[in-house]
Amino acid sequence: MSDEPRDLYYHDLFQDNQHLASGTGMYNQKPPTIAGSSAYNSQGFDPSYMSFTECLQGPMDYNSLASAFGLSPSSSEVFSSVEGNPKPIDVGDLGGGGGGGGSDNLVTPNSSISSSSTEAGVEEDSDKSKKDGQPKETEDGGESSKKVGKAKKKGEKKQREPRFAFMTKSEVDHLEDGYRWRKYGQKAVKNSPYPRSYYRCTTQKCTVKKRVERSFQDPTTVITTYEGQHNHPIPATLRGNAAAMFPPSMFTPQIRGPTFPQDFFVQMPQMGSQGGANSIYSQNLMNNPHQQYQLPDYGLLQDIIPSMFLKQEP
DNA sequence: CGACTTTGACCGGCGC
DNA sequence: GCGCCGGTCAAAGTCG
Repeated sequence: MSDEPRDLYYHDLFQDNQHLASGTGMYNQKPPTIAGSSAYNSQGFDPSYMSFTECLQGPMDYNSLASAFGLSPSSSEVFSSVEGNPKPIDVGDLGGGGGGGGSDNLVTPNSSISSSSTEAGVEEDSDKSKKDGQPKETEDGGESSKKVGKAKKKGEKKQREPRFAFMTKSEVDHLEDGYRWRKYGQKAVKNSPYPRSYYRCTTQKCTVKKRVERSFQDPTTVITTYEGQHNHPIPATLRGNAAAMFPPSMFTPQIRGPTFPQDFFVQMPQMGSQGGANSIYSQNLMNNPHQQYQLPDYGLLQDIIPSMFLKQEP
């Protein structure tokens, strides 16, 4: 399984919206000079990039972008098309796809990379063997009530929430996105010296999770994977914090022309590419950290992305 | 003292 | 069936 590149993000809407790409050719464009793009190529990423600016300033309007993200324009059925999609939405596997060798994620979509760098794996294995070889039995007097929450019926596969993955050029692993997150785990990533962190939204009844890892090929790139949909607005208290990191204008759709603090990548499936092919579609949103970008009227990135996970309560 | 992080252990899925 | 592996739990530690 590890030989086959996996879809970072799969969404039928991409097929539905293929006219967007075929009509404009934007998805077929070669990117402009992109810092670090070679790393993505070497990772097996599709070399078709476009800048987020191009995307936003191009013919794609908010609805198109929303559709590209899997949003319905109304945003009240954010993932309805996903849920109704009979095809496997395997974004959930980008971080490993569950156990069983599904360990290849977007960090290692390329088998040659997987086979060529094993240092992290070795470390992890030794660590694991240490742990697995010495099962600790003393804590609860042998009672394994620790994992009661994970109990589920036999044969009932846990349903994965739809996921979105973003690649962000940043020195900070955990990027502020306006929501409150609690870290609940960290794991060594196979074939990578960088660990993967697991976060959960701290808001009650919100089941959204977030996974953050750093690309071992391009350590300046942070890969953030969101899973699920927020059922609440962004905490007001955090808007300020986020605004401290991101320009305030990013949170006010009325204001245009923010300066993004870092390159921002959005990974999406490549148009027309499916099946065994590497369907990863990377967009380079910002090539130059210091460059100013004009965002169109339909909102700013930071408004778009959180809204992707906002689901109205029934 | 509450919220959050760290970290070792465990669970379950999957491939062999 | 076994082992690997990603994901999660939860106790302990840290921080403000």
